Amino acid sequence: MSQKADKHSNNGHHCCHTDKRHNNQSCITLVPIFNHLERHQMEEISKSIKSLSYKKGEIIYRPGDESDSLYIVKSGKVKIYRLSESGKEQLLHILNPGDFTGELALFRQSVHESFAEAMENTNICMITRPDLQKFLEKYPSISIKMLAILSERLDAIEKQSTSFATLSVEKRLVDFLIESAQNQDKEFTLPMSQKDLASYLGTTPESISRKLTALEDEGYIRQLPRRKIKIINIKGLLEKYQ
Amino acid sequence: MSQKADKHSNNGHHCCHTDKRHNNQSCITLVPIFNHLERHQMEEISKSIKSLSYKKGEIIYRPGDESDSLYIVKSGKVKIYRLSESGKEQLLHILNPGDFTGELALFRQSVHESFAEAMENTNICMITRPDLQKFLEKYPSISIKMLAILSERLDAIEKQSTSFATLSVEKRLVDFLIESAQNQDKEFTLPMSQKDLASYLGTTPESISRKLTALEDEGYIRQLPRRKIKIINIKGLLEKYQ
DNA sequence: CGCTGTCTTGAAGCGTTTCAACACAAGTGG
DNA sequence: CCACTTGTGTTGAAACGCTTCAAGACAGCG
Repeated sequence: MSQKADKHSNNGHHCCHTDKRHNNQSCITLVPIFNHLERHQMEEISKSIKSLSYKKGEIIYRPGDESDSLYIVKSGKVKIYRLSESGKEQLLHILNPGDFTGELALFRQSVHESFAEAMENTNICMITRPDLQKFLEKYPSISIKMLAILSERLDAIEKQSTSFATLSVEKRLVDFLIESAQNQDKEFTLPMSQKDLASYLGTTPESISRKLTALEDEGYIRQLPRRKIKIINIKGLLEKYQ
Repeated sequence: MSQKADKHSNNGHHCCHTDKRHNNQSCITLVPIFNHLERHQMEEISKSIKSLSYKKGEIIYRPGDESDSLYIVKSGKVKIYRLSESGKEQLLHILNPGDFTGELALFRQSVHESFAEAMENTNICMITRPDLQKFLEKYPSISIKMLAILSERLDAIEKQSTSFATLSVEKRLVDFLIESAQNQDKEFTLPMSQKDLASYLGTTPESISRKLTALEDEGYIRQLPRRKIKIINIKGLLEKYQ
């Protein structure tokens, strides 16, 4: 907890450097909420976008920070997590290039409620609340795109919430493995440390470790070096839990 | 489980009756996503709205149902819940007049993933996907209103998800009581049965009952007839869990 | 290479669930 | 209006799954 406490307490400001030299247009074409627009519209929006970069481990924002911008991940990886009142950390989701965060504060309030931390060196595009609102009014299709994405995210987190509320740790882990395996191949790399995975699945690193070795002993998976996991018997896994 | 199974299995169709006699305009003025519009715009939208009514216990939609409409609650109460793979039910939220549901299917897909059930006699306004999309494009402010609401909902469920993942049943219950008490007075009525509350908080009715009597024994609350609860010592509750 | 953080494993303890039985309240039909 | 039925809430005892703490192995990074 000690070094965590240091990280989570707000000492000093974001230690990122603005980076105006980046080509903003190349950023915007990556972004689902903008990339359907005409070229000249994208160029117009690009002018309002600021580009920032963060080193691994840097905090992009923390609870209580004033929030007046939408953040879009251009490259790298960002984890969004909350600290519960009891001090336990829960990983909510991981942003990959093209994903955005900060939408809440654009409409309702002006402080963040979670942490955003760069998991590796990361480039972020930022657009301020007034600018974005201007574009939302000017180009309704952006709102509609955002609505679609938020709806989907809502659906995903409702699912996650249900699984926390009703499923055992083992089942949640198996679900996660199966989902990860489908996106990639039957052999895949865990997208995060077991510590983070534990936080994501609402459990402890010890439990994750135990369950993984149990699944290996039962012949369902094999753990390989460098966080690689190979699923040997998907059918068995699916059957084991209906 | 037996009578539940009957309810959840799809036997026959929605047994609601359309009710064109209702004044749609009075409905639309209740709805946050529309009520900022000009009168003539609301009247225009009203023409695309269909009004339905459901009796207590009727299912409005169930997983797998094709979804191509936004549902807005005009009067009554609707509970949205999911069934986990293990068959356990989890209550996601309760819709009160003015709240809406079904947004996901408007953008992404065409089947529902959860149940919507009328908790009492309920009137619903429906607007179909093509109609709503037409209005979203015509009146961008509707999208922006919806974005605001979805952002808020996203925030709320992220919070809920975190609390499932990190807090004890007791703490979740206390949080719920404190929140309920603030909206209303220190004396308030549980907005649902203990069974539903258990499902909402991701636990069992037995645990809820035990925790409530424990809190009563410790002098924090008093349980009164008809699901009324009086909080005697909020300060103590808040201190007990920081 | 050595340090630091991650992963593993064991043993003990705890909170919650489960099952079962009963009390109670609400709603229904005779 | 009472008896009956059905669903909701209560309580106890046992069992279970998970966390916690502690200690050691291992891997990655400066």
